[in-house]
Amino acid sequence: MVPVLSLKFPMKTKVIIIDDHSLFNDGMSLILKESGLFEVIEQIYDSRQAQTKCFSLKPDLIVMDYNMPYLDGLEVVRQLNTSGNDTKIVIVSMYADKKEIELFKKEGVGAYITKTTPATQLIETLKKVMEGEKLFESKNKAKIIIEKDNFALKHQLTKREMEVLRLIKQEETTEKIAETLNLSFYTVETHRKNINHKLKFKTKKEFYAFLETLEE
Amino acid sequence: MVPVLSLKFPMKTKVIIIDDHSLFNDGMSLILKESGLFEVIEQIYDSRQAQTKCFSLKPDLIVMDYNMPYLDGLEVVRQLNTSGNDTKIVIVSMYADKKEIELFKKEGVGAYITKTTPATQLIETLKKVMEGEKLFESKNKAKIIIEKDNFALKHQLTKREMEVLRLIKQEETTEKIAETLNLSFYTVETHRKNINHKLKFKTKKEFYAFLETLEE
DNA sequence: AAAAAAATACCTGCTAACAGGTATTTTTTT
DNA sequence: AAAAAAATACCTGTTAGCAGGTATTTTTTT
Repeated sequence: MVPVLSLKFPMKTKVIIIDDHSLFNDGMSLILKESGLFEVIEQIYDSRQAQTKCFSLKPDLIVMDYNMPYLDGLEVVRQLNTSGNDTKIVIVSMYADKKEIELFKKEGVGAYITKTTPATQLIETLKKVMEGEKLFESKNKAKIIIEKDNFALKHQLTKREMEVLRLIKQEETTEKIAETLNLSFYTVETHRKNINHKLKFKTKKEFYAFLETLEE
Repeated sequence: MVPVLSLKFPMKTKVIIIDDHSLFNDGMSLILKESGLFEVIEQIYDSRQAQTKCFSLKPDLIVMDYNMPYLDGLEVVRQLNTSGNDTKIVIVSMYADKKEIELFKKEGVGAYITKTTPATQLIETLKKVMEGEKLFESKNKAKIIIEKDNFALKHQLTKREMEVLRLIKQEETTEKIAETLNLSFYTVETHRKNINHKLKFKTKKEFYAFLETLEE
């Protein structure tokens, strides 16, 4: 007796992967295929193609990077505007930035996970999202704090200096940082000055590249 | 007649992958396995374990990320000090920073590629490295130039504007750019202004992230 | 030859960042 | 309790970037 098709070949979830890092994109594709649950119907390396391709291919699930040139993950999500259909979106990011996560939540995406997630856990997350669950990383705070402290130690930055640095990363001006921390403008300037003296970056590029490596 | 073992099961290259991003690490592992040429004997997610594990497992090849917490790729390379044995090292980085590449060259690593490399090309690179070749991203300028031109078209940037943009990336001030291009300070400012109007970045972070995607 | 696009140049005024100070208070360590 | 480290605050002056203009010349396209 031959089993019915639907049992032997259960419907696989149709996935589109969007990531400019080809290696990651290709690796992700293999991870999903290997699970046996997903069928990667398209790999997009340039987020500007997302809208057209997603419209024509109608995937069940989109697994997308956050940091991409031209159009970042958030912009793509807004462009896709999946509110009409039931395409699920999962964001895979390098960072667990609270504010960013909030923005994605508001856009109604299914999950936000970091690239430090193991493959097995990713599959679990995707399964849950396909079942309608919403998952947002917030628990692995401990790890991030350890990394941060380690960094602070390395560069002899104080707690307050690290706080200021994080706010600088979040595009805050000295004035706004002062407001946020309830400090005088001058105090924040002093902290900035001391940070600069300790880190001694030669160029702004270097500084901004460094900021990228900071969590939160 | 049974073929000799070495033909049916040619010796696979023993690889250790070092990357704190589990998803990338796991994906890379699948890419290497799928090629049939490599055997992933260990996946390291915390670079601080690299020294001990590489010493005991003696891999033929190490595929390693550059940006990692605690110990970055360069520090690990220096720690491993593979000059004594013939373990090859390939660095996979997010950025193609010339200065960084130079540092790795000096340390004698086999290749430095970016995460935008497709999986097929990665395998080719690894094969070549195992044959003793050294590969450092710089020749695939053609591709990058095409991307750039494409980019210029999409954003309607003129040739001159692209030239100015490249110099901005190189940390030049408006004044120096003017000198370099033999233009008036005001002219360069006008170009900058027009670039800004065309690209309309919301934040400096965005702008610097974008600059990273541009090649010299 | 005319029109459009690109490149050139100048001017004003504002703002944020930053360098180089000084100085007091609070917290932590010895 | 004393010393050291961290956090607080203020002041001056410079500079680069940028927004908002105007305007001429050169090159390219139609």
